[in-house]
Amino acid sequence: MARTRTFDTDQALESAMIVFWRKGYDGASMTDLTEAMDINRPSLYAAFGNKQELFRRTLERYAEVRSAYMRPALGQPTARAVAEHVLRGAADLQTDPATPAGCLAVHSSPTCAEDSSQIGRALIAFRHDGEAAIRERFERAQAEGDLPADADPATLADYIRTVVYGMAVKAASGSTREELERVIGLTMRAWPQ
Amino acid sequence: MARTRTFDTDQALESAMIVFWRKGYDGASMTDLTEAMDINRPSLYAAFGNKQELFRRTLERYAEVRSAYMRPALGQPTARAVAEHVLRGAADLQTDPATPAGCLAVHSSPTCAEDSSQIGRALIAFRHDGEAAIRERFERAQAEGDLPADADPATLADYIRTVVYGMAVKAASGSTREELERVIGLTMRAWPQ
DNA sequence: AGCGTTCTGTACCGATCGGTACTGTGTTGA
DNA sequence: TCAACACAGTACCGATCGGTACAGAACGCT
Repeated sequence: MARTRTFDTDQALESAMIVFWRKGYDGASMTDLTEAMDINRPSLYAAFGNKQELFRRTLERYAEVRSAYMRPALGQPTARAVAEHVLRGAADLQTDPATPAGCLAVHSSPTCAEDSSQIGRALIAFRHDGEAAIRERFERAQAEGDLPADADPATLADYIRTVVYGMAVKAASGSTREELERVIGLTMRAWPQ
Repeated sequence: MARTRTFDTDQALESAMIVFWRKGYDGASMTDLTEAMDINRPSLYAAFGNKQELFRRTLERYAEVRSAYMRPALGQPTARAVAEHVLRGAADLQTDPATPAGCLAVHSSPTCAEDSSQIGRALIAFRHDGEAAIRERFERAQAEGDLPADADPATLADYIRTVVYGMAVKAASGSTREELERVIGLTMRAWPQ
């Protein structure tokens, strides 16, 4: 009952995500956010609580929508194909002209491990989740005989994610999709067998 | 003549660097900085101009002092040894318990390429300088026959720096030196020959 | 000694920060 | 038809931001 909301929550979240992505958590002011979301402040606070909570929702959306490439990538038949699809999906996302360069989870907050901020911990948890998904997929690959017995799935997953994060930094510095593709080609030369 | 400065400029810069490193450019307030540097605001402004200029000086010091490992690394006799020393030097720096985890140039500002801020451009220039130094060293290595003719020095340099940046992100998430060492071992498996 | 200069320290500036009280407005259910 | 309710919008809150005016203190030069 009562008056209905005149804006779409998902669309507002999408706009907020772009702002956080481009300016970082600290750099994005509530004025920046409300202008981009095209709603006013009380509406934002009523719908999302506060800035931290809005960012948390934004990060959730990023994981679901922007990191969606991870699902088909993890479904590839071989560990090698998984690695290639993860790297290419990340490079596509990081250089997509429709969104800011780089990765929200890498650039949005400089406050890190030692810091007690909820933002920093949420970002670290987000990255750990991604790493764990790849590691588990590689462990399965090893069990299936798809990876040599002497390979270390955890290290392989760390390696892939390290390149993903590094590409995010390079994309934010202006690297092109083609440059990242060459790095991916070199990265895969380290693959077992 | 006249009254002499009671604090050491280099020491104050070092303290400021730690604050920027840990909190980022936006996250570091002038109060944080003056407290860490143990000077008061007018002294800071008289000595360094303003916050941007202080950060620029801080970045210069980081390049000279913290990135000093690059000089001996680039002086190694083979391209392969150069790559290994760059990676190990970066991993040492990023996990040094005496300084914040990660890399100042990667974490201190989320505002990036498309942004017009001087901070962002200074950081990108800093990273480009590091990449250029490695690329030029690899080009020399190829001219000396130390790298195969079909190898691309620019891509090899991009690859090494990508891993360096990626390790910085992982170090900031809590990765240990040992974990980074395993990633380095895998990284070098992609090396030509 | 006395002066000019350059530092230190307090106290403050306008602007902007994240967050909210309050009034007005549109929609629903009875 | 009208009261109840949840929204939109204005206008504002105290706190903190980067930056500075001004007065007092320490030093070098003559």
